[in-house]
Amino acid sequence: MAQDKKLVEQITSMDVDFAQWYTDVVKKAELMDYSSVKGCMIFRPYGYAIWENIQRELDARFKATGHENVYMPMFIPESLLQREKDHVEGFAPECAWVTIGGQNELSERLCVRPTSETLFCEHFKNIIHSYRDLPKLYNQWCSVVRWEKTTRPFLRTSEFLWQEGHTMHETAEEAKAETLRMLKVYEDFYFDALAIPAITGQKTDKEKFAGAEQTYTIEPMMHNGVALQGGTSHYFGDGFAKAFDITFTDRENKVSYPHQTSWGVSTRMIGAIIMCHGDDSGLILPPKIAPIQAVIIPIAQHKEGVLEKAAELRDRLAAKYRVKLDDSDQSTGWKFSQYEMKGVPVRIELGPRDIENNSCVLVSRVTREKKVVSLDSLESEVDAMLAQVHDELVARAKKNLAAKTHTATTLDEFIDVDKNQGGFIKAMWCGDVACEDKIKDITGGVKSRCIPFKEEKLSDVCVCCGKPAKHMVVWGRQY
RNA sequence: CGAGGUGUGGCGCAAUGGUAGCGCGCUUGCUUUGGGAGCAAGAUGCUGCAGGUUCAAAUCCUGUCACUUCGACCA
Repeated sequence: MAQDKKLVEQITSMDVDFAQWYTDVVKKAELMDYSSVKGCMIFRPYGYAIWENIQRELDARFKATGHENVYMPMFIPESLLQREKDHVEGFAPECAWVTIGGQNELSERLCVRPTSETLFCEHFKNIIHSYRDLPKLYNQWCSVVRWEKTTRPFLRTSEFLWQEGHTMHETAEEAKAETLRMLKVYEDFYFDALAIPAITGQKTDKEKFAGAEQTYTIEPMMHNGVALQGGTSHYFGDGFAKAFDITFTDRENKVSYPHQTSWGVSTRMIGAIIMCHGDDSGLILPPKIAPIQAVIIPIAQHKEGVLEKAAELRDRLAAKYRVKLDDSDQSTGWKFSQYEMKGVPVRIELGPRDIENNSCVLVSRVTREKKVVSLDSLESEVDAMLAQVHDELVARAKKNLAAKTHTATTLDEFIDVDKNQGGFIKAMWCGDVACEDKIKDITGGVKSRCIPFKEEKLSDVCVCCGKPAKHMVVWGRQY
């Protein structure tokens, strides 16, 4: 116990204050730093490396589904932003504007992109003329700016890094299929790469994207039961196409409007990783995106042969893993704690005793279990432990999701569950936005997360108004 | 955007009108090294910023900026 206490002295316990725990972890793991620009953060090397790994994994999945990367300008002329009415109403309140270029006031002010639908549309108008030009499957990696009033590292910042996919299709069916396909790509990525199980489904009209006909979402749950909108995929129909006058000649030689989608995930995912997997000792990174998958800690490194052997191990493992040898003169205990805070999945201890026995010690970040293994079978043992860490993270997250998902059939029950248990609440809904407003009002913040793809019939009537229910909705509080 | 709180070395804090200090961290050296090591010697401050009151301001007053808590807002 005394030992445990020592380990965590720099990180606030998540049970004591989850928000403070989050901030502590983000700082101690050296993911980011604050900058002098309000609401903007600095990605430090370790934090940026996580993003690079996420990018590489996701980008491969986008390419595998036929998408190409492009890059659009970061400025949007005001007149362009205003073409689509719902869209501009949704984003105008949080736009940053450039009004001066060099020494002169601009004749038209430029919005720093909060999202790039309008820019893509302007371009699509120029390049889409025939059904032969479709589909257009584009993606862009960039940063966007939204002037948020309350910011938190990774979860909500004024500028954030993301990818935005923008596609154009001949038919509504094809576009709808694309919308769902990309949500599935996100879902698989969350599960396979981030070890995060999540609920997927459709947003209600109240919560959907400004200008979209339908918005689909992936909603992972954080360790404390709070939801995070983890990614969205939108079906636009031909609304933007009409607003931007994008037409093509179809197979029947008629002028048609193409059907459009967009989809995005952001560096907010890093926040999800932290809050889904972390513990009181700090971060725990899923092996597939961990910048360091295994760290080698030499024991008694001043003794002859230790560092040489450790370097040999590093070179050997580097062929297969992202591996680091810490041969700094920090104490051994300090190193142990340091890499636990940084969430390195596997620690490899190598000391004089091990070298004598042709072995080393593997330690799992999740369980802290120590395992003495022969150097002859090191790769297979590391493989096994990395896989084990991934599986344990998935199992833990699944368990948490199940344990913190509740049902309610009456409003009183709903309020009681929210107040005393928190987490996700499954409840029936009549389809009326008035009930969403009322629930948000009465609970002080609970909103519909989504209408899940996997609906259940909990009762015949809306949990709020008692009128016939149309859907089951997953409700919850969010970051 | 509304109400509260906080700004002092890199970080955490002390100093309630009278010469700015402590812990951690940092630097150097030696001893250590299987769970955040020990000893010794060092370095680091226009007290967030701008005004004002006073013989004298980290301290009191005004403004401003930033951070933070709770609300509102947040595809």
